[in-house]
Amino acid sequence: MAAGADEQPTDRRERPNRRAEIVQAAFELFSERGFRGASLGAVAARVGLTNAGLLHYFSSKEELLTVVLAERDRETREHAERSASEDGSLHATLEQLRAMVAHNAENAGLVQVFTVLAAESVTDGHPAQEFFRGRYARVRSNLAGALARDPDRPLDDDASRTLANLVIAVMDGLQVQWLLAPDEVDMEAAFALLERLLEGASDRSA
Amino acid sequence: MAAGADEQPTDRRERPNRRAEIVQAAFELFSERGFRGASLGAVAARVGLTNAGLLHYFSSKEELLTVVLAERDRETREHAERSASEDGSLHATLEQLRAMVAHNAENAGLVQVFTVLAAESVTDGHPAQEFFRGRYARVRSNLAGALARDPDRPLDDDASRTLANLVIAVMDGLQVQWLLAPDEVDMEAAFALLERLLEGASDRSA
DNA sequence: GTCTATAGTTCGATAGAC
DNA sequence: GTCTATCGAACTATAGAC
Repeated sequence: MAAGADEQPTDRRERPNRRAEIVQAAFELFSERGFRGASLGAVAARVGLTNAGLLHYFSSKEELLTVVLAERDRETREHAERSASEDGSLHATLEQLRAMVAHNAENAGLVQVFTVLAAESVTDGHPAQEFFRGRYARVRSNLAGALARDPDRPLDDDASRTLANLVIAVMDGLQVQWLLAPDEVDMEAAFALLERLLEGASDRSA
Repeated sequence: MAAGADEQPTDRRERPNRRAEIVQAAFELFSERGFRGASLGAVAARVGLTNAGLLHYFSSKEELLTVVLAERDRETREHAERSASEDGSLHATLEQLRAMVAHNAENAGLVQVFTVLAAESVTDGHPAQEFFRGRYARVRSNLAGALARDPDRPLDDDASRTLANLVIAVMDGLQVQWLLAPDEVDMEAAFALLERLLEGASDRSA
């Protein structure tokens, strides 16, 4: 489930440019306008194609969304899951997450596409609903597992799950505030405050 | 700014039903589908009107959104700002917020309309963008003020603002997770964990 | 591989009858 | 106060020429 997922044989390399360009443009437009707010024609125009020209590469708008999400999710996963799995101290896990927060603070487009689409996905019949359900389930489970394995401060399952939900909520919630008011919200500072609270708590009994 | 805001003279009572019904239906549909995903016709149908019939009461879809947001914001504010302002201890403020979290956990529609529209509002040219910017600015400022005034543990401006951003982020971030997986996310439990972390920290030096 | 043309919807909003 | 009718625009997707 977490192993390599390069399914396509080799024809990816035959015409790599167009598909990649389209996915990049779709990423940008879904970020700027959401899925329902971005039109296929706008994506096509951004890569110098017509509506019909784009549909030569992707059979529907929904398929394009699927590819965009899978692509960006893969990159994010490589950037995060790799390291967070093995070295299981609470401190190390939080430091890795803080690095991700810092990285996000320099990539507004990436933050926005996930923030906008995740919230949009809770609406009726949204095509990304299963994607985000699965994504959160996976992230929650991974983080809870890492927290439970902390050698300095083992947590039972329930506590580690609650803590994982809390940490994820902080990251997501900061993003909305930051996207609306980047000058008033310092995501990394707020996350660092959470870290201090958690490491302070682990020094004590509770 | 917080005082009574009943501007309309008396003609509100002449035809109260229709407008209120429409606002209620619009609230539901914006919650279920977002602003861009919900059509005027769908709102109209829900109250037994046609598209044109609805536009007799609201001159545009955007005006309808404005009214829905103002109405719900007023209710939320009455439920929250009233109490959070005076009794300034950290503990009391957090307890009030936790009560709000518990209240939200029983009102999925209310949570969803704000979660979906807030995220949607970060997209280009969204009509609710200024509303949410203002709303967050106000909530941040109120909460930071309350935290700074805590008699047991005064915070400087910077620390109280960062803490306010963190607390708000927790509430918002939990909502997205909860809307997608209500059985796996206990918003009140996660918020209570944050409370324990904060009150633990206030016992120590930091 | 990309286009034009267009089918088939859906939408927001207006005009005007009743 | 609510309707029918309709306009004009935008949208997804298909068919078929080049």
